[in-house]
Amino acid sequence: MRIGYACLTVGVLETNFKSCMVKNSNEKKLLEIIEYNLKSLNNIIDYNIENNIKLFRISSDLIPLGSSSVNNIPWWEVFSSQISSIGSKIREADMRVSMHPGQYTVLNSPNEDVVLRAIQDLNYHNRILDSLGMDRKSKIILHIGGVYNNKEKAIKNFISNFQLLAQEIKERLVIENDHKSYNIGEALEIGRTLNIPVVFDNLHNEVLPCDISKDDQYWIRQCKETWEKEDGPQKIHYSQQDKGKRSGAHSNTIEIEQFMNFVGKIDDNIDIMLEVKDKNLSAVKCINSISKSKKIKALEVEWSKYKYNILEHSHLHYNKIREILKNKNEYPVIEFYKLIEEALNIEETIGSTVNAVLHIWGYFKSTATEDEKSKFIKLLKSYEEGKKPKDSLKKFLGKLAFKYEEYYLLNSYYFYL
DNA sequence: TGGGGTCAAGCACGG
DNA sequence: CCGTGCTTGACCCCA
Repeated sequence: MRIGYACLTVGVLETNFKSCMVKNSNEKKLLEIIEYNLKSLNNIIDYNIENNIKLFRISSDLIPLGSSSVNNIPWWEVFSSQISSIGSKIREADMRVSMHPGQYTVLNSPNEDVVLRAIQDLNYHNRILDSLGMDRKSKIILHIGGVYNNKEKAIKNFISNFQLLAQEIKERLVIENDHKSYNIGEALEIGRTLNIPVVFDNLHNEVLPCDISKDDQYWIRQCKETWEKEDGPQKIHYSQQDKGKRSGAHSNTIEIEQFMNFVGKIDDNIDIMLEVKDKNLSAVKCINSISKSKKIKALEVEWSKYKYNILEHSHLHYNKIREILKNKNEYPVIEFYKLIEEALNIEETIGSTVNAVLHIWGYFKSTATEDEKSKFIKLLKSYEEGKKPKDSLKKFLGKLAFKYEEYYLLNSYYFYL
């Protein structure tokens, strides 16, 4: 079982992507952004390897305006050495990468131009995976598209337009149920017809069920049959509902107890792509939680990254977690993450925020310049008086962390959660 | 016509 | 000049 996350990281340095608007684009700018983004991807892959993350979705924004004719740079040739070196790392690590065009890539549209652009977009995605040297187990996951007042016809359109794709793209393509138009039963029907795999998305199925008498495990078993040996292990998407938001909205983090309950009921030979706001943080959480061999060291590393966030929310939880990490022979992973989740759900107070801020300030108070000291005191005072938001204080500290190269802080989640 | 989804770019403001 | 906060872009379907 591999567990992974999509596209972006939280709290990992130099892994962001740049983009550019059509009206400002030129060759020089595009080349700069491509080079920058490839470096970021390289750093993400390094991070994944260090953290034993073996499943990852590559962002469609890797190449700016990648499927548009505005960008006619043969980037796969210009940057072939950078790309193939990233590809080698991925293969050596036995990492599985995939891609997922968004809701605007619509293969079954009655509008010919839209279909043409969808094909171009799929070519673009395929080119990335190809130039990385990935085999057909690296999938491109696509939604089925629109309904156009006639679902039967729309499905037929999807099936016939699929035939317009190049063979290697047909071999990579995977379809997924969505939360608006096509439920898992319909996705399965199309998948069986075209003989392509189907990804089951649990939250989409919750929002747009096919048959409420069937549980997730049933649909996962059904989808399993669409995955052939050459496609690699079955993949599913897993996410949890953000309770404060509209139905279908992804939660900030994967609640570990709910996840363990889910994972306990499914086959071990399944790859799970998490769709969640805190990205790699939840991936690491889930990987640590299903690990059978992990040592407490893994939790200590996690603790070093979370601790100032926990302090910011709840001193009580801060102490509790320190307590459960004392016994070096145990591995209280679920309890650990439950306490983290609980603490982060507690609304921070001005007092608890200031407490954490002062801990962070401790890194700088002897080295900061007089200017920085007075600015800090001023900022802290206006925060306490409710005149400035917490973020401006944290941003200021973040800049100091950069300037004074406090990597312990920069690699923690304090500035990102 | 605007919502839906997402992030970073771009812009307009304030000090 | 800086930092902050709001709007726009890129994409298409659907009510």
